[in-house]
Amino acid sequence: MNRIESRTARPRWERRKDARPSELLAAALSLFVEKGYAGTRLDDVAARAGVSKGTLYLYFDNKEDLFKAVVRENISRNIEAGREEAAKFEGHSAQLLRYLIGEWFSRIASGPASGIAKLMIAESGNFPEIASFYLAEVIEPAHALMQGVIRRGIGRSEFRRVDPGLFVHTMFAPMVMLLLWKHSFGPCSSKALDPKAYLALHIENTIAALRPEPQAQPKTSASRATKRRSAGLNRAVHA
Amino acid sequence: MNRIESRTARPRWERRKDARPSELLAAALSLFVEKGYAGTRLDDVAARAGVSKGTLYLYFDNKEDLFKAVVRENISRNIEAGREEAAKFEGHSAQLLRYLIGEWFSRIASGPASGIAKLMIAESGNFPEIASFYLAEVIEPAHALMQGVIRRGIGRSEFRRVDPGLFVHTMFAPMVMLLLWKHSFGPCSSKALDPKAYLALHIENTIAALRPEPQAQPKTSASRATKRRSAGLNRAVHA
Amino acid sequence: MNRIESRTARPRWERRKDARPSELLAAALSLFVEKGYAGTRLDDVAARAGVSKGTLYLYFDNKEDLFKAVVRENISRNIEAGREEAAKFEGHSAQLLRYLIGEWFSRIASGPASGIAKLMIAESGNFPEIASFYLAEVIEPAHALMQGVIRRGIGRSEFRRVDPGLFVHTMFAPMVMLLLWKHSFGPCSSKALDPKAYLALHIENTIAALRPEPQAQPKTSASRATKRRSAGLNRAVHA
Amino acid sequence: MNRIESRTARPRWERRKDARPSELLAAALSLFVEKGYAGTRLDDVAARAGVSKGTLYLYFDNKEDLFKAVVRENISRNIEAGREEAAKFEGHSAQLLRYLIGEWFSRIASGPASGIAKLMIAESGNFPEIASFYLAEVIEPAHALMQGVIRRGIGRSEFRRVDPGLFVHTMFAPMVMLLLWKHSFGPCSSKALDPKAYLALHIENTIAALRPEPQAQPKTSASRATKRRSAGLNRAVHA
DNA sequence: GATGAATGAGGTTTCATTCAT
DNA sequence: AATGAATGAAACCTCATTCAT
Repeated sequence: MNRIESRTARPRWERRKDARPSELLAAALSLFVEKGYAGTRLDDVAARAGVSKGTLYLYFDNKEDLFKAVVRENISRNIEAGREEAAKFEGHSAQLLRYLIGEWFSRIASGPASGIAKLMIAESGNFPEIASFYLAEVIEPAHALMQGVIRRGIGRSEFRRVDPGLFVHTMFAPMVMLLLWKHSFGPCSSKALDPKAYLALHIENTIAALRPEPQAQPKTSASRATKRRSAGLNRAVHA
Repeated sequence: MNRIESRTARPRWERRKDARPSELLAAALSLFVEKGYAGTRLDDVAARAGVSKGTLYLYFDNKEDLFKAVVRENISRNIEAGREEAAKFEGHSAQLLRYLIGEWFSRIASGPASGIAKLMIAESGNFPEIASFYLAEVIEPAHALMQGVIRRGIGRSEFRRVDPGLFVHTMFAPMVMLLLWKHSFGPCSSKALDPKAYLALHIENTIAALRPEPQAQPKTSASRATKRRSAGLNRAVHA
Repeated sequence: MNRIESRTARPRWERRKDARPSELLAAALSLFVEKGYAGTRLDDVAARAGVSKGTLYLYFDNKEDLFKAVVRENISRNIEAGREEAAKFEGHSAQLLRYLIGEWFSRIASGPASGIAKLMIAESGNFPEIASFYLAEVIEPAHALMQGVIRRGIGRSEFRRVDPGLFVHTMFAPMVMLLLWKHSFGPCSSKALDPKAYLALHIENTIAALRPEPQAQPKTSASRATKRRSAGLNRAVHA
Repeated sequence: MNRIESRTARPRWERRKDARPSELLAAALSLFVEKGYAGTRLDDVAARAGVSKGTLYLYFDNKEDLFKAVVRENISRNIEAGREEAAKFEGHSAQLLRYLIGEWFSRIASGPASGIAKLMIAESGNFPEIASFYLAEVIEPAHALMQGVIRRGIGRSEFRRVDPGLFVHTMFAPMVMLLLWKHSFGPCSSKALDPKAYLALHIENTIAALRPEPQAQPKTSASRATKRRSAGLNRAVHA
């Protein structure tokens, strides 16, 4: 709806100076991710980009404008691509899921944009509008895409019945945490976390959790437990 | 006794040297979580605690000292309690897992300490020593505890064989993300995320992912997929 | 003149609270001397005196009041005594001079008041009124006393004719410098300065400089040189 | 040339990166001398130099760095010049002494560096390292130079035998006091002290004190008195 | 277009001073 | 009389922003 509109009407977050030097944005991204918005000095951004401080102001009105540009620049434009490929996909939904996570990993998680997640989480309190923008432009489309896959799997009886909204949340969590870990405790930790093994396990877990229930379930069946838990999570175990 | 008295006959300002620090720490925690370290002004911390700016310096040497105290104060000391209860537990490992997550939810995720995770992730780059400290004092013990539970389940043939280190990582991710969401996009999002339903689904998924493999596995077996994936995650689907 | 008046009319710098605890004044003196006025914290004064900070305000209105009290307290009250003894003295003026310097040494230079000179010189710019007060109450009476001795010596032909005002200036300088050295570079210097030997040499020099000219003087006579020098000090040597 | 031009056609603000530091140091010197280190506000330094507060920090890391630079900048580098001229000098040692004091007066005592002495004495307690540095770089070389002159005079039988170390101390005292007086009580005093007359008298006194003893000495001979005095300075007169 | 010296608002921090106890 | 927690003005210092070159 208004996404089409916003593309014709030149939204206010896409201002003049189309030729934003990518060195500036890259330097700003890495510093924002490293130190946070307030902790990043424009001096350092300029230095890391190899220009003078004043040059920044040729391309960005101010620090906040730079910040918004960094977020905009690093917003995944290929969710749409994912949606199209998902629409054309014909195989088993588990395979589609694998494919999409693999694409996410190679296009986002491996590159510099991987830090955006940490940045947005850290600064959401200070920039609610940008957080809302990111939510609307990135998170919700990504969730919608994945929910579609889940629904497809359920519809084709490849997955068991789950709440797609909730399930996608739990499914994205380890992926996002991989990004966060990389930019937070990862560098501090002595035990390296192998991203590919981690993701592979996550995919395996996810598919296991989606596997249609065979026939009869034992008494501690997860699906029944879920209902109980929702009713009183923290007292359930005493029951 | 005189606590009732002091509550009725309250003087213009009340001298409470012993109560001050925790009030200050609570105010500081909420602001640090909200705005980040650099974005938090000591003026605001003091105001939120209802004291003047100078009072902060009666209890903390400087902003960094306050920050460290906030982290230290909110470091969960009850991981040890969890370990002890886990050692005594006699039932099914899935039940133990449910119990521990339930305790985590009621003791940590529901309270103000839930913001510490976001804080640590956001500021790890600015305070590597504190990040290391947190890693050693919180994350690693928590992982060790949960790895013990996984090993217990495997040993008792209640869980299938998984890499406990990796598995615990994927298992904690949705829990941590719940905290992060609460303090980042949650307030922006129109669709509320029900923490209990979310956690219940996560528990269910986790237990499903740990369920021992019945007998024979189909060709798309998860365990075999893992190996393939590690070798070439992002091209796997094209194979 | 007005000095008599100021003693009857209770001058404004001698206010209430006669029982100024000497520990406070002693602590304040030592810290003012050590760190200067602005560099001295009332916390430290109180701590050195072994009382709480608030106690200071029972005896002094504020920091400046404390400072004034310190100066007042340490103003030598025995210049008058010196004047009286000088008036009664009957021997050689050189002997009188020796006696007075000896008294100065034992009464002032050896005790804690020795730091006042440094304090007054350092803070004269910040407290011109106190500097003027000190000038009028200490420096000028001391100079007047010594000028009297010089005049007595000249009158009795025990000393050669010199400008008493100027001469007393040059005569006091090494004495004051002894105090300053003690509280400045002395503690830093590896080569200790023996105050008694120093003063003894100074007395000797002074008396030598005052010795009446015997009969004829060589061409480089000091008295003729003086006149020349006054006319053009810094070019004299090229003549 | 363009200095005239720049004085007539002055732009709103003039870019002079190379001139700034010395202007700032001059402003800082005068204020430090006037008010002491702690009493000097960087705002005032900036204002006196005609720049903004922040500009100071383009050239000096902090207040202490500025202070050190002020001291370093004003450390007389021409003691070496004095030493060389003294080595070449061929006349009477008294004449050499006159010459050196004359040079000191014109090069140091007359200029703004005259305030450094007061500054160092006042702040030695707060900056022991700088005091030691000043002692080693200024005071000791100056004393060594003058001791050389004294020894030369003694060696050539132009001066009587004195302890050069002690004598130089007493000799410098009136010179330093001249600087101190100029920056402390001088401005308060109604009776102006004529520096040239004062110094001329000091030179005269010094040379008189160094004059070789003719033949026989009277009983009150200064050299014998010295010994007595050292033994018991303050009781000497009663003997 | 690019620079970097200069600025000054705004933050952290200190410390003289107050006041209920 | 004595205390010491609390205050807030004022200092130091930072850094986003401007602007003459």
